[in-house]
Amino acid sequence: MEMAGSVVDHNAPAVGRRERNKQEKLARIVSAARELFRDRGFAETTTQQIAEAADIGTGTLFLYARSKEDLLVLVFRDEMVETARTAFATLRGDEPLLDQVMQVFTSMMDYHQRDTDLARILLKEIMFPNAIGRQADISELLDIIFGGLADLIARARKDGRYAQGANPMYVAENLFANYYFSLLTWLGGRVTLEQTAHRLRQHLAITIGEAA
Amino acid sequence: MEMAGSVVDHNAPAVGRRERNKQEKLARIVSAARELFRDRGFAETTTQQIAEAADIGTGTLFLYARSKEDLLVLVFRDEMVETARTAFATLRGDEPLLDQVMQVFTSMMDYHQRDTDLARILLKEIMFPNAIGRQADISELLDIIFGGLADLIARARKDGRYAQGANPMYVAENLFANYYFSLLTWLGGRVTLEQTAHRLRQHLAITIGEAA
DNA sequence: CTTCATTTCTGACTGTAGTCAGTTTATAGG
DNA sequence: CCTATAAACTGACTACAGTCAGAAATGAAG
Repeated sequence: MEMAGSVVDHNAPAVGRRERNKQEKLARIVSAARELFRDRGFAETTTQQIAEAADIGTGTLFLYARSKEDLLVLVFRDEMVETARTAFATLRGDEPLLDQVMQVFTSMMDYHQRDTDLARILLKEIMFPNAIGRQADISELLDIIFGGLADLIARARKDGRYAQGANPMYVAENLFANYYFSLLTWLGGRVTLEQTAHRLRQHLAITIGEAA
Repeated sequence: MEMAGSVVDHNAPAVGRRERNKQEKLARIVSAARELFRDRGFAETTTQQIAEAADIGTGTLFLYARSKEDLLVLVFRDEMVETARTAFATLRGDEPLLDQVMQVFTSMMDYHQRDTDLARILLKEIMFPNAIGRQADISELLDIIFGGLADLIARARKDGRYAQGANPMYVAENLFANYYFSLLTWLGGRVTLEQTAHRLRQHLAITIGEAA
């Protein structure tokens, strides 16, 4: 017998076999779903296939995600959060506000570029959670984006790189609204990513109040 | 025998029994679906019930709408078009641009206020048509809104009520993006219509570049 | 009227998301 | 160890959107 047990107990005292099993199952589910969604697409993947790949019963899947759509969000939420964080973190501090905001948004669009079909459904579900109550939680992602934008705005104003006097949070929301709208038209087909990015810049310039 | 036939032939020469039957069926479908959706809600209404109420076979329904969601759009599209038209038509010409735009958007939100559950699904489907190709056609509605807004902007600029120099179409899109985002947060729950309208005004003011 | 081709309709059928009554597994108390 | 309670799991089942092979209706041509 080794002493590892007591160390583990100290780090996570309330975690028994039950909790560990749940975490492992969740990991298997997310992993299986990610692979299948990426490989075959959302509509073409059945919840049965996911359950089988994760080696659980059909019903068990819905203890971890309320619906197939929730599952999609569950799978890609963390990647999106990471993308947003990185986008803000890699920003230089002294550029024009418009350039900074565009860098953030294009980073996030580049991420979605990988699989626009999944992005489409993901974006739909993120903003229209079908269960009005609890859902795969998205608030973290929105907090990062709104907070990050508001922060950029506040700092730009301090540095004299932005002259408008409006509430930074309102400006952040306005910018995001334009970003989201651009995503819609992009993922709706018809226009390329480059066209979308160019047009988004025009929109953001209007909000920020400077030349594009 | 009366001469009515020739008159009808002049007004609609290519319309035979076949076309008339189709129009009547479509009317019955839309009418039945509207009543059921309003009465019981979208999720609680089955396509079987709609088909039965419209006195057609199950399969026939999907010759007129590709999906249940398409049917919802088909049913309420005309009302929304009418709401948008009226909103623009009843505007006075000499008010500040911000007030005019707010009047248009609040009119449309008042319409959705009647049934926010339907509005939720409707808004989702309008911007995320699930068939990438053809769908219940929404372009008329968007044309009215974008065209109307761009027109307001151009006229306000002519009258000296709006000083910014940006492309009116881009400004119109920016305003609409903010309106759509407001709808999302409103229909997502948590906030009242009044709160949403107030916040929307702040957002629009930033875009237009004037005090709220 | 009688073909014949074309359009429209139909409902039995299929595939799948999501449920739930019953079962298994984990934990706590003795 | 044993027992009791609760939590987690399961897969047969249900309900429903959407399909499709065949039937019916329409119109055209003779």
